[in-house]
Amino acid sequence: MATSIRHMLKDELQYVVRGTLWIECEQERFFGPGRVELLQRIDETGSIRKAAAGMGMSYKKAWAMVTALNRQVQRPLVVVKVGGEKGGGSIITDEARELITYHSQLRQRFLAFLEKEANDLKESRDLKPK
Amino acid sequence: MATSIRHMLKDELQYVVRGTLWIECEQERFFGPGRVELLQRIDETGSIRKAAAGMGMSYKKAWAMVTALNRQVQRPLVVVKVGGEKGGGSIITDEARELITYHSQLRQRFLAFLEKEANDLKESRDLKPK
DNA sequence: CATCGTTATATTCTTGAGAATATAACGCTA
DNA sequence: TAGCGTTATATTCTCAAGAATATAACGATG
Repeated sequence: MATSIRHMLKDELQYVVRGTLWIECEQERFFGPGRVELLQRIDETGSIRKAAAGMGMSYKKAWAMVTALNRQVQRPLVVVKVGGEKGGGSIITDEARELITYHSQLRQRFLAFLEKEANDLKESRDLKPK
Repeated sequence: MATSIRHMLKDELQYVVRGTLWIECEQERFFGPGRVELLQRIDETGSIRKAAAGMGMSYKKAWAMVTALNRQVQRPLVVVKVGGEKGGGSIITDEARELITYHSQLRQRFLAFLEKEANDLKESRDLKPK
């Protein structure tokens, strides 16, 4: 039988189980919430610069993310065009879209996990033994 | 049917799903891996100072953690003694021990979740739809 | 060939978190 | 009452991550 800690918490305060989740590639960050948002914004705006600005991120950091992402997979997730019409721009590939979908589903499962834990905590139910 | 992203990953690299998890109280950190270790070390050494030093943490930060912890629950988790024999010292309460146990079990469940996700990723199995 | 807005990269500037330091209070012991 | 090692707290110092800034390359377009 698992431990309940409900009795030591303050009734007037709210406790919640939180967490974050990402995919690592060779000990370094590969894909997490920040990169999802960046890819989505590149998709919407067609520009790394606009995407970065839109989420209050420096261009430098966004660029570093893009190069890291492309380095960590077989085929590029972001295709970049320097110069030309409108000065250039960037688009995301179908594989980037797949990755976003995958992450969204993973996140769903994780949120369900967190929600269950927070609920068990609040309800002071006993959890099944490990 | 869930999305598989295995085909876009590099065969020679290793990908793994990672994450971290904590309990929040009123939008601020309440309990996570760092505080577990601090409590355990206080338990072992009988001293906040020694506990902090042992984990390469400044006394100031450790002290902040202790006061925050005690503020966030009904009854103190760390009982502090100023002056006296050996200058004083600190012990953790039974409730602190319960909290550590609870967190350890929570962590077990989380690790199982991560392991399953990493495995599904690697094996390229299709995951059950949300 | 000048213009444009982007990508690409280097360099300087800020700032805030945490380390380091300093100092006092405390209470038992001898 | 002097000494000890701890708790308790304030202040200064350090440093690195990221912001800000600057500048050049790029390539289509008119």
